[in-house]
Amino acid sequence: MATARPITAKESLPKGARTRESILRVAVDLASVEGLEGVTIGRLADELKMSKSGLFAHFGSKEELQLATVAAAREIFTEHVIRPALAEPAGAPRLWSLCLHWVQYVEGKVFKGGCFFAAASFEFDSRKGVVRDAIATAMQEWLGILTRAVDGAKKAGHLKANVNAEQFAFEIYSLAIGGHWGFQLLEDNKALDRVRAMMRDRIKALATPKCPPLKLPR
Amino acid sequence: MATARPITAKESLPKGARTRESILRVAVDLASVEGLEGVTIGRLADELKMSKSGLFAHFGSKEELQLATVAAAREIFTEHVIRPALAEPAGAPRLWSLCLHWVQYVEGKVFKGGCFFAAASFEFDSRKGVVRDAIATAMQEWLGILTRAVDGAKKAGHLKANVNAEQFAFEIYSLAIGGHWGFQLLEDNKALDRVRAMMRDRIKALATPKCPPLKLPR
DNA sequence: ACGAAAAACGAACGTTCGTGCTATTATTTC
DNA sequence: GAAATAATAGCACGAACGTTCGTTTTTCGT
Repeated sequence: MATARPITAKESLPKGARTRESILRVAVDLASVEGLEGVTIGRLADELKMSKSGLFAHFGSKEELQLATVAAAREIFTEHVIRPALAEPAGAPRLWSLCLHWVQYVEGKVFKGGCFFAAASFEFDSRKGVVRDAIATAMQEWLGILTRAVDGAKKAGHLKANVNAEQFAFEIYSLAIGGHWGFQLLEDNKALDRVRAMMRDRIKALATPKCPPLKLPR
Repeated sequence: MATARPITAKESLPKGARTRESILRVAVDLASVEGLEGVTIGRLADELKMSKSGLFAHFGSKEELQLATVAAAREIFTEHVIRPALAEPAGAPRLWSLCLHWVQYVEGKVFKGGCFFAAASFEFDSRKGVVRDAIATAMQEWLGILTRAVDGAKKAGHLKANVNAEQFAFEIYSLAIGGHWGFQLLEDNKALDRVRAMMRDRIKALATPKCPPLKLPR
């Protein structure tokens, strides 16, 4: 009388992998609050009610744990920001969707302490080593996705042809980081609303008449 | 045969205060690289070749050391960014000077690991306590200075009357943080040059014909 | 130059850090 | 269900953490 009901992909994973996932889910949240260096093995073990050594065995070293945490954060980021936006058609709608989903991902506290990568970026930005490299690579890729979205909007004729895609992607993400700063540090609850409006203004300023309308939520 | 030559203000300070200053000078540099939480008493003592307990006595607690470090960083920031810019006449020149000095202060590695406050902002942005509050207050004040500079430029007739000063100050600082991110994390050596150009473009886009020219360095 | 006050030191405290081991459970596989 | 394997726990380690305390050295006002 076993395996009567269908089992989900997650449940079918071997025990070890399931534990590993739950560890990393806690780790990314903790890291977004206390920093990646602040994610301590003992602290994690307490939170998950398991032994330090048992938890440790999943990774073998603190550095491996940090790398796994970055990778896990990346997946969550992809799931909440990139994947839903890529469902939109290429052009201004997709670019705008990336903006909206990024802001929503911060606002909705997908990570307990705001964007994992915002924290990790500034924590590791003047260090050396594989962890820093992993963070930098993830951010390069994110900037690349934004850049391609801008480029796609140009190719769709939604943005003027003379727009510098790299530069505009950078500008948009700068506003995003700034909004994060205002929202998290200054506790300005209107910061993210303002950032949405500013992003839209900037896109509209560079848009052609062909550009479809960009709707603000709510 | 003593005190023949004139003594500087720094040298005339009592011994304790002089040591305290040298500790904090190392602390801010260390914090800009390793984070404020990473500034450890033992590490600081090593760096300064003094005993942990001797160093510790200057502050009484780690939290007091952190508060003193924030205050020291604030003074250095003021000295390198705010004070020189306030020498410029109110209006677009002063606003532009704030931008240029901020970028130069990052580029010139006034702190070893980039801007102390950029690091501290994202390190403490989801914590509680007096250290976080000190950082937030410093940043509020900095944003206020930027906002007043924008407002001054409006009053001088250099910026259009319909410019939202708070919002534009926020936009400028967002570009600054973004530039820091590109320069420090992505190791993009052109990032700060681009940010200078983008700041200038944004100011010019909102400028009146009365606005004096904004010169890029070099 | 001397005595008081301030500063720096050395050793030790209880914790927590990351990381090994060995033993003991759970979970798979046949 | 037994054998093989994987996962977890327990314990110990050396190092570093923030902090305290008593002692020694240095500085400074007189």
